[in-house]
Amino acid sequence: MEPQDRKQNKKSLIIEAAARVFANRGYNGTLIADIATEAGIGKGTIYEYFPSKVDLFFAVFEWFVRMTEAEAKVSISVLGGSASERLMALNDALLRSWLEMLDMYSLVMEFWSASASSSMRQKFKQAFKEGYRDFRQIVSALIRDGIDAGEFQPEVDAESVAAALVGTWDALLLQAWFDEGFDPLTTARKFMAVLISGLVSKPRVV
Amino acid sequence: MEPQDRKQNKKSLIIEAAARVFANRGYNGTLIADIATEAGIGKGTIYEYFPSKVDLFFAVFEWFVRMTEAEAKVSISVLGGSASERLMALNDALLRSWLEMLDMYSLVMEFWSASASSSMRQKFKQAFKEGYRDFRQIVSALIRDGIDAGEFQPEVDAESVAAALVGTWDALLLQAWFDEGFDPLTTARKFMAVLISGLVSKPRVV
Amino acid sequence: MEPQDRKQNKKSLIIEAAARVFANRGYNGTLIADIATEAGIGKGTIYEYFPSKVDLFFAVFEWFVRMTEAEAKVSISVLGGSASERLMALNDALLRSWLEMLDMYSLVMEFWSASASSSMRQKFKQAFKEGYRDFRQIVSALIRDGIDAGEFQPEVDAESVAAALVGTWDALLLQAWFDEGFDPLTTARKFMAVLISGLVSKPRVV
Amino acid sequence: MEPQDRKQNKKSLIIEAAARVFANRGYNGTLIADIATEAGIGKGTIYEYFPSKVDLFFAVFEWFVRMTEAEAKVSISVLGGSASERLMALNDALLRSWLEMLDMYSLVMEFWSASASSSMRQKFKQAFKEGYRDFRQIVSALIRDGIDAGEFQPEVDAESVAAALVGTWDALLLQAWFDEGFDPLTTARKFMAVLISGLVSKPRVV
DNA sequence: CATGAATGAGGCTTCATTCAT
DNA sequence: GATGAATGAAGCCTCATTCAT
Repeated sequence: MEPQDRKQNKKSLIIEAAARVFANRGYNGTLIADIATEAGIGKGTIYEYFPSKVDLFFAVFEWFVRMTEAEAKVSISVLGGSASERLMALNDALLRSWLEMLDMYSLVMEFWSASASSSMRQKFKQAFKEGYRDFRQIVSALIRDGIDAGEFQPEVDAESVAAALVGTWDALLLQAWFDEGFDPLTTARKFMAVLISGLVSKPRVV
Repeated sequence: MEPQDRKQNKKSLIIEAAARVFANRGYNGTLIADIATEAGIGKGTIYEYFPSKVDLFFAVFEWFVRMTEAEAKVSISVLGGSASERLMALNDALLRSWLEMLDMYSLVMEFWSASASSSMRQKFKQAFKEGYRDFRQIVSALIRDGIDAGEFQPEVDAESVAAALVGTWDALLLQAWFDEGFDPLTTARKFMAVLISGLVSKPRVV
Repeated sequence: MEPQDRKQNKKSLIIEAAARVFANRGYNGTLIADIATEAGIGKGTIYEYFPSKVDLFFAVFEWFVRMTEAEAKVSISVLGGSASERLMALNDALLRSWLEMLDMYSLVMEFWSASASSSMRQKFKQAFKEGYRDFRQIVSALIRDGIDAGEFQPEVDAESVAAALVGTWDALLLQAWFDEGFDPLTTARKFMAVLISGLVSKPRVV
Repeated sequence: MEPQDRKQNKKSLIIEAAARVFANRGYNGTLIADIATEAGIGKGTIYEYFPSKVDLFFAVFEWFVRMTEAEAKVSISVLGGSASERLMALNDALLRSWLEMLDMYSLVMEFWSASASSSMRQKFKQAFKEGYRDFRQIVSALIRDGIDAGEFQPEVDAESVAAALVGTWDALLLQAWFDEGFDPLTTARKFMAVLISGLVSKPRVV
């Protein structure tokens, strides 16, 4: 193996160990020593790869974003059928993949909290802003497809529905995280049925 | 004024000062000294009213929940008209009242983060679980009213739509917090138009 | 006692404890904990009075400079007699007062070393430069008095002799610090006899 | 080249690289890694030649002493003329050779500081003590020559004047190091004129 | 021989909490 | 009651040294 690769592997090893510990104990509850132990390496070694605790935390964030983005893209790429079907399929794929790692969901909360007040708030805020924007665009493109195909009503504001939808998925997972008895997948499917019905039928002005 | 009341007033003074500082600097970025300064009192005095920093933080949480619940209840109590109109009015009232205190939104993130990893995670998680459940019930009651009145389709799953809707509001505010250019109120209104249209028309099975 | 005074007293207490420990173990060999123990206070207390270890070290430096300057001024103020007598008396007074605190001499070396490479090198260098300049001026004024009074030869360069003399005293103490058997006072007196003789008699051009 | 020599060359390479880095950053500010980089070798290699950082530092000290002693001896060996002339020539030669490497002067301060507090203080102190003694003897021999030749007054205490003179040179360089505007050579020459005049004329008892 | 990745003891600094005034 | 000076446990990070390659 090339030394470059070896270095990358170790970096990943540390990031993934850190992700697990941060998810369990939160940023401030996590000791560098805990991460080292989890990674099976020495405390000092972490500093060979990351200049500081916050930097490692941000690296975990970037890794997490890359990972979930990759999954989202995979979900979308395999979609076929009508716009309604694709929307529902996306709903299912996203929730399922997130539910598989619900124990990592607390990481998301740590990231939110970091954007609110950590010393790296600007970096985090920026990344979240861009992440949400990208995701909104993917979903709104899907909805516009439906409008263009005559499947959805032309009065529908694709951007707004996309923004709300993206948020809804996020927030359903949040509720699931708080409440073990809450079933976000079923809830989302029933909600999507209503929403898609609204997309298809002419919206009424209230 | 009774001594009891005086004590309560000081407690509130501290809680509100703490809320402002926690909102700006986050839980871990906040020093007890900062709160004392903000409240215009001595550091030691805080310990006369709260046994520890986490306890004060939890008191801020409880105050925040009480405050927002009160606002939500006020919003709902004044609603009149059709179910659709009441839903849209609730949407407007909620978002407007939250937007007025968007600078406090980071507090919500701190609370989420605390439920993920603080030493009081169970208390926070429990409170969030109950808060979400209560709010879902209020909204689902409203939707059921619409179904019962024949305004909304009987196939609609009121619980699921309510859960999703509650999440959508949360998440739109979150996006607004990240992105100054994002207008959650307009977005929400356009989204609600579609959703209400779905509630009214017969949902299609995908 | 006024709180201001109390604060100053504690500061002095810490500075003097620090001076002793720095003198014994050097800057890097000294732990903040050592200083706290020597001062009979808690480790954290030091940080109530000084923002960091270097700052405390610099405060010790300033204290040391003030202290030795004060002694030098006292020495000079009490001088009387001819310029030669005053020069010799200054020699005696300075060496005697320094010999009394020869165990503190290692502090001077720490200060030199700090000016050579610490993060505060500029502050130290500047202070040394000014300290030497002030002292040279005092001594050269004394020599100029001798010249003006016709006691010393007019060809004498008062500035140069002063600069050398100031250095000589410094360096004799240094040698004494290295070599317990070296008697700087006697050495200096015998040297001064020769130098004063040179000041009095017409200098030969070599 | 013999392997012995090759080893010696590398040792010298490391010592001289270390001297430059120690001079710039001080003992404690210097990382072994810095020295390795300066020497263009790997960090581990240094430990093939020196058992520890202090040992390397002491090796630098010994190298420095050898180097400056060699220069001093060269200076003295070429002297001719009267004792006064030789003294003045020695003054010039020493100051000139030191001024050429004034940027290394901070090393001397590091050595002083090390004798005050490092773990090798005894070794350093001993070496300094001997170094000063040797140098004093060289200078006092020169002065005794002048006395024996009838050029200097017999009452002169050669040892004392030598000790002071050695110190003066040290201290003038120190002042030059602190103050870029200070000219130690001119200062020293003017001072020497007075001193030599004192050596030649009968000293007055003060 | 040479290397540099890995290590962990050690030290500075922070800050919630205490308690004498 | 109110205060803020004092405290020391705790944690991040540094860096001399080791050792497998």
